[in-house]
Amino acid sequence: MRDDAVHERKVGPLTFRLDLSQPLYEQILEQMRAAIARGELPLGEKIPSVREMAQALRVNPNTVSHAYQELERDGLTETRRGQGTFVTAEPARVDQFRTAIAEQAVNEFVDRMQALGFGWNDIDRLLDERKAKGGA
Amino acid sequence: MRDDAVHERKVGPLTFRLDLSQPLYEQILEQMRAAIARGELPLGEKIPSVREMAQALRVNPNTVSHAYQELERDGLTETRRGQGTFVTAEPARVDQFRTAIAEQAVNEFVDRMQALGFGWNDIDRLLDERKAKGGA
DNA sequence: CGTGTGTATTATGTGATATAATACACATGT
DNA sequence: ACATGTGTATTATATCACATAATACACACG
Repeated sequence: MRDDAVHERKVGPLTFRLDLSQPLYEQILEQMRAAIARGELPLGEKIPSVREMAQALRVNPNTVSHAYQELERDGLTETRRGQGTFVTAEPARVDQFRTAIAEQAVNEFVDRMQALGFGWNDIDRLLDERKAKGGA
Repeated sequence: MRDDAVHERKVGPLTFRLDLSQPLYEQILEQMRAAIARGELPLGEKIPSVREMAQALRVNPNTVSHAYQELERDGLTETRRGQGTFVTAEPARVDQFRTAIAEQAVNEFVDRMQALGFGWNDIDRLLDERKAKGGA
């Protein structure tokens, strides 16, 4: 288990977990994507400003901006100069995005397991074990 | 889909896929781990020498050495000066290692899916879809 | 006009990664 | 003894991604 000084910080309705095992902007990006995918940030919602987010996360504004620009490239948000960044992806689009991410996660997971020599039976078994232990 | 010039090179019985999306030594390390986990390199087997591997993969010997040292830290191999690097982990130990990696993969996968708001039903469904499409 | 937006620019610093060129320590076979 | 093949260590260099800092700019709104 890697701990590496995990920082948990809240900004508005969101909670971010940051550590040093990955680029900061990627962690912010991924957690923003997940928040939108979950529907936690609905259509039209204004997400925290770059400077506000930067201050809350104790991070440089440039770093937050980097993440936000990737969000826009994803087609999830839209930027309006002088106003802020808003979620503009419609629910159907968001769900499509969410599914795409999920399928990629599935593929990476299955490929990884098969590289270790596990078949479907083993995968199902290990998942059941996790199901028995873990939450949700 | 990321292509990024994937190089596939063979060395002895093994085949390596290298690209530039990750550190080279990590890719070598992970694929060596998988080969051992699969039982493709049995107990006592001498793995290719640092220089041989470096030449085959078109990579600096230091890079290969880095990967090999991590393998030894994993307790999978043992180094004998003047002789080479050998697989010294017994089958039971290898299997324990394989399971540990697999469980970590499962945990990361499940956590990621749950972060996207998917429950067990969704996970099972997406896995079934992949099962229908993909190989093995 | 003042304030709050996102963005751009320039500079600096750090760390991981990879390469190159050598040299060393050790085992083995001849 | 020697040559050869092992892993390893050292030193140097180079590159790149990442993050920060300090400013400045363009725009919207009240």
